[in-house]
Order: sequence, then structure tokens, then C-alpha cells
Amino acid sequence: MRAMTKTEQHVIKGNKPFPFSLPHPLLSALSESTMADLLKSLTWSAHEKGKIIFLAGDAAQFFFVIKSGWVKLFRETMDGDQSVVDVLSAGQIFGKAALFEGNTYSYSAEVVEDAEIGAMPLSLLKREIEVNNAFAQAMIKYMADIRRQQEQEIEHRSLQNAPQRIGCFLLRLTTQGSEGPATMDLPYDKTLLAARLGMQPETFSRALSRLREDTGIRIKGSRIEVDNLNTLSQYSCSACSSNFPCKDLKDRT
Amino acid sequence: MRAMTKTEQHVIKGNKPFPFSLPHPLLSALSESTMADLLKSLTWSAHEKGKIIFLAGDAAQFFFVIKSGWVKLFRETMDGDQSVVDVLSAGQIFGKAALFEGNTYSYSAEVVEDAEIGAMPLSLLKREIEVNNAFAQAMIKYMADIRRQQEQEIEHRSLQNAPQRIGCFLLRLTTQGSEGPATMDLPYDKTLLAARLGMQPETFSRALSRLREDTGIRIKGSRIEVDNLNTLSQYSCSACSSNFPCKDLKDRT
DNA sequence: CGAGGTGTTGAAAGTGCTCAAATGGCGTGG
DNA sequence: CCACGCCATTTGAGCACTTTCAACACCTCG
Repeated sequence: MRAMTKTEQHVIKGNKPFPFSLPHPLLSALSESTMADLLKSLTWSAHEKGKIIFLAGDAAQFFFVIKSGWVKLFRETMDGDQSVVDVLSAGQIFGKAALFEGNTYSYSAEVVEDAEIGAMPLSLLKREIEVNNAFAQAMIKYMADIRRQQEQEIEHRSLQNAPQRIGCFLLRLTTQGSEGPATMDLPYDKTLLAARLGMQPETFSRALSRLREDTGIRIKGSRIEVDNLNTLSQYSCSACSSNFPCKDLKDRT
Repeated sequence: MRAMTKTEQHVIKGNKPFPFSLPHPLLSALSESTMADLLKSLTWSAHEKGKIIFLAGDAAQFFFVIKSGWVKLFRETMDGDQSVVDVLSAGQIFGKAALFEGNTYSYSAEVVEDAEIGAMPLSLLKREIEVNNAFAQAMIKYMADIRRQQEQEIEHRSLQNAPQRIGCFLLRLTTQGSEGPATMDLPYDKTLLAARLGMQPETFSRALSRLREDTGIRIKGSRIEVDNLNTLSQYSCSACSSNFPCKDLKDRT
């Protein structure tokens, strides 16, 4: 919040102004000097779809911030199944958790939509935690948020059926209020979305139709129109312990 | 690790020596003075099975440590389903996460086996985090562990079937090595265990039989005998991204 | 136009859930 | 010590939801 005005002027490789001011809840708690160091050591690179940024188990030296594109975080089981941890886009960071997990990444990261990604040394974060108590507190707060999101995720996977999970995802997509009509676009392709929600593409397809029948939403390709978010809330959130729209918990990294 | 020798001498209400020295990974990082304050303000009480310690959403002033008995952490959905977050026993703490979640508990806690439970003010923790950077770091480390456990839990619920989940639970129960034979006792009744693993009691019963057929374990009431832990590992962990025995991650709070 | 990727649909099988009923252990009151 | 009742556990049958395998419709890009 403080160093931001300066940051906004920061110019990246190629002289294009930095398109977002690292308004990340975590990074905004950095001291100005560390933020400056971070920006100094920040190196950008462009990656094509399919590029693996790192694999689970790799030794970790960097954490990453996304400027554009989409990145999938996932793990693979011994018998070939894949578990999608999350799918992230601009403004989100990943790989920082490695700091506390034996300096290895605990999941793999793959670019699923051409992306520009910045890499920053984890050592800076580590030092900042040790030196700047305010940052350590921000980190704790941030991790508590993640933890809550994960608990919700566990609940969703155990208690909600496929159509409800999709409905819940749509609700978390809305930027508009939590009542009345809304329109939203699925942020990435349906196959990936299915994986993100822990179901097969076929199941996703059928579940979305089912959701349409049950709640009256309209589906036009990747655009979804909802007449009444409340209907959707009621449909999805009745199988969830969080009141009303599971809202307020969007991503997790 | 440091304040422990002193702590071990600590005497609780009723003059019984404290049966464990708060060897909790988190609390052992407290400063000696805070540890002393904590022990001073620690109040013990006995609770019968069925007692609700707190409900999700309650304003939180305390966090708790278990001296004996079992406590179930859970949440309830609007349509009556219950999601068991975890089941804890002696030495484990709970309720501390409320500090970062608007000072309300994010789950409910119920005694499921007569228990002695100590309550400590969250404010002490809060202050310690602000004042003692080493503790803040321990907290971060601790939360990172929890986070990893949760990710594993998500994976288990999505990727493992019922018999595999039980097998994985058994593996995490062993104190013995990770190979060869082992004997273990289910820590609490099967109905609760079923809930903890996210399945119905009937499913648990059938899944356990299935596990017996598939891996050759022997079931005598709540005692389980395994001839070869490797067989079990292979059976359960093939559907999991963590290498071999999901080990090393036992509880989560 | 053809290839490949994405999304949908159908049919069959698998897995877990619900409802119902039977079994077995265990403590209490007689 | 025994009968009774309660509770945990098991078993059976049917059902709901999801997956799997296959086939097909679309769309985009050479």
C-alpha cells in the first residue's frame, strides 16, 4: 500500500510500464527497501502454453508472479492421475510455499495459456520474514487465508456434487454483488475447469447442463448469464458450511 | 525445546504434574516469559463426551490444548451434513487459527471421548507473534505444515477410493518403520473414523473388508495386523502424489 | 478440405450413499 | 447371573452420481 506509488512507475525489461503494482496482499507488506530489491532482481520471461515452470520436488530458488496468461499448479500420482491444485492468472504469485517445505516445490507448475512470468529469489522473502516482523505477520495472515480456502475446498469436494461445485465456482467468479442478475465468462477452457473442480470433462459438461436445468442459468459458450444469484447461492451453498456465497475466497496459492 | 525443563516441573490445578511438556512444535518456540504467562493463565477443565467446546462462528478468546480424551473438529452445512475437519487427542492444540479469521472459530469442537482440556488466551499468542519474531517464524513454519497436510487431504479425497483412504490412514498410524509387519489400533470408533475419512459408516465397514481382501491385513475388532507395510503402501499410495507412505503428516489443527 | 483440439452425448460399469434389517457387545436393573 | 435395551457394526438391496469408453459435432488452423 505504501511503496506502491513508486512501484507503479517501475519499468520492466522492454520498457513497458509494469501493468500492475504488485498489489498482492502479501507483497504489499514488504518494506520499501526489500520491495525495491525484489523489483531489482525480478526477471521477466515469456512462456508458451505447455511450458513447465517447475516440477514438484525441484529445488526451489525462486517464487513467481504472473503478469499475463494462465498457470496450472498440479501434482501427479504414481498411477498417472493428475490433481489440479489451482489455476492462476495475472497478479497472483506461486511457488513461495517452497520456502517452508525443505526448499522444494510441493507441486508442479505449467503454463496453460501463453504467459509472462516474473521470477524473484525466495531468499529475499526469507530474509524479510526474519527481519521484518510486520511482514512475518502479513505472511501469517496470508497463510491463514489460504488455510481457510483449503478447508473450504476439502468441504466442497466431499459435500457438494458436480453441479453444485460448478455453481459455487460461478458465484466466486462474480465481481458484481451477490444478488440479482449477473454475467460471467469462464476464465479458461472447460476441460481445465473440470480438472480444477476435480471432475472429468464429461461430468463437467453434463453437470453444467444439469445446473442450467435446475437453476435457469443461460449458457452461451463460455459466457454464463444468471438472472438471480440468490437462486444459484441457494442451490450450491446449501451443501456447504460457509454462509451464502462462498464468496470472499477466490484463489489460493 | 528450551523452556521445557522448567515446564516439565510445572504443576497444574490439583497438583498433578503436567503430563506432557507442551512439546508442541508451535508452543515450544514461545519465549520463556510468554510460556510462563501461558502456563499461568492455563485453566484446565474436564468435559464429558458430547460437550461442545465452541461452535463455528463463536467469538474466540481462547485456544485449547488436550491433556486427555478426544476432540472432534467439524463443520455443518445448511442441509445438515457434517464435515469432520479432524479428530485430535493428547498433546494437540486447536482453536488457534481463530486469531486470523476475524476472531471467530472457523469450525466447531466437540468432545467425543471424555477429555481434559486446557484453555489459554489467544491474546498471548497474538502478542507473542507481534513481539517475538522467532515465534512468528515458528508459526509460519507450522502453518506451512498444516497447509501441506491439507493439500494432501484434498488429494486423498479426490483421488483415493474408500479402501485406499483407510489404508493410508493406517499407514500414518504406524509408529514402527515403514516396512515389514506392524500392528495398530484404531484410535477411535469406526463410525467417527468413517466421518474423519469422509465416508459413511457402512462404506467404511465394507471398505475395510475390501482392504483386507486386497492386501491380506487381519482385522480383530479395532486391532489391525499387517504383515507387510509395503503392500499397504503400494495399495494406497499409488493413488497419491506423495512418495511412499504418506507418512510424516499426521494431524492437522 | 483435413487434422487436431474442444465439447457434447450415449451406454455401461464402478463407487459410494440411503434405507432397512440383522448381529453382537456391553452395561444396567432386576 | 440374566434379560433388556442401547449402541456400534455389519450386511443386503436399490439408487444416485461419477467415471470410462466410444462416438460424434464443432471449430480453428494450416
